[in-house]
Amino acid sequence: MNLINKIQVLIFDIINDNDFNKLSNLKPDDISIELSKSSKHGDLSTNIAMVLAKKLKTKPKDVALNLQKQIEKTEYVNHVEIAGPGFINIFISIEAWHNQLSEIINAGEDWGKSKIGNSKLVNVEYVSANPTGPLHVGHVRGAVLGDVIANILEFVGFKVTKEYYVNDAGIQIKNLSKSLYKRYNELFGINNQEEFKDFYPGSYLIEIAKEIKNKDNSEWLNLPESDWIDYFSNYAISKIMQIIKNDLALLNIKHDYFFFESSLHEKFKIDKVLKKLINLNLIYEGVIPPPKNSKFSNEKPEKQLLFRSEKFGDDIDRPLKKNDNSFTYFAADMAYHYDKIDRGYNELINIWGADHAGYIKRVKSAVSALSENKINLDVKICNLIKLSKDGKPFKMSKRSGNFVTLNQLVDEVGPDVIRFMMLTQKPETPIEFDLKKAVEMSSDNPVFYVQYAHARIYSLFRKIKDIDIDFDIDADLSFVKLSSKLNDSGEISLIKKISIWPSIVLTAASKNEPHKIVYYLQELANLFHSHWNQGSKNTEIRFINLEDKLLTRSRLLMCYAISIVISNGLRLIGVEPLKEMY
RNA sequence: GCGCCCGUAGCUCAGUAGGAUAGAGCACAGGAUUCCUAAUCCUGGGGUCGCAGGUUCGAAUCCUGCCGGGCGCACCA
Repeated sequence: MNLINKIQVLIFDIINDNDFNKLSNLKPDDISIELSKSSKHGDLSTNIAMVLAKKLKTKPKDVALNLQKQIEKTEYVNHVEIAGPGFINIFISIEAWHNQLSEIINAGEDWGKSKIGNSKLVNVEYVSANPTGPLHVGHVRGAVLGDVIANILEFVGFKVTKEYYVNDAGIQIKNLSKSLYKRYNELFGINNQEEFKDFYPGSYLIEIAKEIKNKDNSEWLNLPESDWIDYFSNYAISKIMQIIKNDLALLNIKHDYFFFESSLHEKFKIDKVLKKLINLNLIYEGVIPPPKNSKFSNEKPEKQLLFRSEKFGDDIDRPLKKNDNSFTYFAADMAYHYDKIDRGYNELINIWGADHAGYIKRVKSAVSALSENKINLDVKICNLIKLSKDGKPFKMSKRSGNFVTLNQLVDEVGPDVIRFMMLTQKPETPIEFDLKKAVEMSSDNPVFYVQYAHARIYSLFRKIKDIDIDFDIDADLSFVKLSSKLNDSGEISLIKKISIWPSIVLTAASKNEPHKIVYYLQELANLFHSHWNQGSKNTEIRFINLEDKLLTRSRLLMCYAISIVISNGLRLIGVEPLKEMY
């Protein structure tokens, strides 16, 4: 067990023994233990006394004093001080920190892993872009965010499915098919197709049309729409999904499962959902007011088939069928989420763009209704990427063909830069994005700062091969004894920092906030670079000291532990931990 | 009109289940390399945490109102 955990459990036990917990109902993980910001405040601090005092309506200092005595009895605690309004500052023995190093090295790739997820099934649905064209920069953020959330959840013990919902039904697919057919005709010099405003002008359709021409020649010319529409849409979808998969592969993203909207219609899943809703008495024929401030506001409302989403916290009940008696998109989406529930997931996570925020309540309502309040749906909204070109904002649109593709972007800067960049902001804040700037800035991207720290450590390992130091990171290092001289303040800061890595992972996982990992890695790299450079003035603290081999091996062991944490962190966010720069 | 998100240093942003002196990067000014990689480090200036109230030992963080920006409000997907 790691040190932070040990202390949480220790305090938790004391609280229970004192019956403090009767009113507060805490779990060990709820006890927040932080690295003290100043050495005056010891190594670790907790505000638990103040939290408890509030609930128990007693004085924080009394609670703190009570805890102090008992925490002090523990072997790895040197002493405990009460400060300010009731902070408990814990001073840890240096041996306890040294022990953490062994703990980290023994855990290796598993350092920070946990079983908190309890093998529960989680479905993370992300990207889910319409199969009408290649991915563009607007999709990148959600793609990276979803991927990393999934990685983190897996790391803390959930069984995760990475899923993509393919909207291969509806009007946009018809337009896609017609656009492709138009391109096909053009290849034969025919341009008598009537203009339609939702034409997809991207050049990728010309490529696909050429393929069809090579394969089938003029077979599809001069036929009524009903003869070719399905063939052309199916052809386009399968080709474009291949393009999308390739785009995602450039960012090292691979989904486990692709769910096709069309399968819902084919298997009459929507009717099944309606039946379920009828059984639950959640459907009725009714009238909802038209939206205000819209072109429909003056229309007379008609009776429609409605789902009682208001009962589950939505603002209004939602229609399931259109006037022509076909299903709404929402009806299909309900069926889709019902399918997820059916597949046995304990938790659902959807990653959406901010433009879909208004849709959250109704889908959450649907999941609550269909799972009978058993399954939680967490919708992560990531804000849009505000695009600019040469400093001027511009709007992208697939239909106008005016967009920067993901492909172009990866080509220019590489996957590591993009993945890191997409995570340096929490998802709710909009990112401003200028391709030109992004390319210029990519060489100062903070990802290199973190990778460099990792590479520097490996440069030490290369260096010592030429020196008479017995240290091989591929060998079993658990027997290496640590020198008690491993006590420089920079060293201790580093050891503390890597010791709290498991808590960082848990926080990131519990809130689905990958950017916490990114910020942590930058802080760790900063401590490391800083300590490294101290060595240029103070030769005593350099990692390699030919006079003292035990000390050198201890320091290398510490560096190895640091490299483990950096590499585990980078792996979670899908960035390569480099052993050498360039 | 209604709903959601955002407003913190010149710029881009962390910090928000209330906690100790509000942080980082970029930019700006200066400094460090006979030495384990200078893609690094060190020092410095820079803040009415949008505004105004409230809750309390304590508020950037919670509540209310307002201001400013974004997104959404269709039987479109």
